[in-house]
Amino acid sequence: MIGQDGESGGCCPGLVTAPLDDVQAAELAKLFKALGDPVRLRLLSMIASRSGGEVCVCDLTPAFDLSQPTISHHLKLLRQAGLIDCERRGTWVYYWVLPGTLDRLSAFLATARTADVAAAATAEATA
Amino acid sequence: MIGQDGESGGCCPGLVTAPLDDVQAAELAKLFKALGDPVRLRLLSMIASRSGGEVCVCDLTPAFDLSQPTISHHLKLLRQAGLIDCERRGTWVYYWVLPGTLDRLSAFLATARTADVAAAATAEATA
DNA sequence: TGCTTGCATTGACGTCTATCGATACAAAGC
DNA sequence: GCTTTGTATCGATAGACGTCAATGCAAGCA
Repeated sequence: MIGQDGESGGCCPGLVTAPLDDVQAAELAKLFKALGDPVRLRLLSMIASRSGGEVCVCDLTPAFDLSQPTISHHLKLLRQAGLIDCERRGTWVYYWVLPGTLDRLSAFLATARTADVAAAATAEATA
Repeated sequence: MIGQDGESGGCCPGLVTAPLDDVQAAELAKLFKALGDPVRLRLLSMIASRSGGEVCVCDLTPAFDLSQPTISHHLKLLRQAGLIDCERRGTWVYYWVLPGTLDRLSAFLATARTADVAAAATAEATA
């Protein structure tokens, strides 16, 4: 099963569950650092909220008051973090979100674990 | 109702729901930046996973190969981000987690919204 | 009062990072 | 082939950030 607590290579005990070791902390910090820039957050949300799931770079760049190399740089960082991926199709390059990484982070931050939320809802519904 | 989508002052549409505007992106980026350091992540997890919910600084500092001012600096950043808070009691200072901020971030990152997860569980249970 | 301990603040230093202009590369059209 | 357009990479620079030693401050104790 994937995403279970405790295995070393995978991720992660959950913030509230247990103290992180150095390796887990370093790995997670990379991801959060990638999210720790307003330009990258806007890029990510523009990609993630796109119906169809894909966005051409040519649709992203003009939305910012920044140079094209700067946008390309931020996209590269998001991609290296495993948050998005891309593919070239002819002249254009398309980006899309990798939801697995986002959901891992989301589950890590939740102080009431996602499983508990679902369990609570289930209990409430069946009561 | 708090935490609902769409209001400007509050937070946030959800990454997948709609593109962020500049203000929302800047606000969220501050939070993620605070999480984007392995030392701060370890500090936060040490505080969050503590049974009783509180930790004395004197229990945090020796866990790191860093100077006491450095730890104090990181705790200050976490506090300024609204992730933790602290109180002095006599000689010692105690820190605890503010779960609201963490849960906001968790909900923001979830590609399948938390409400949907609960709704799905409810539907499944009542079916 | 003076001493000691726990924690925060200050100031300085090296490193990382966001940004840009210039350039390189890839694909399409001429 | 050459030119044009879209995107990535390179090199440089200003500012942000993590770290430390030194210092300051608050609280307890002799």
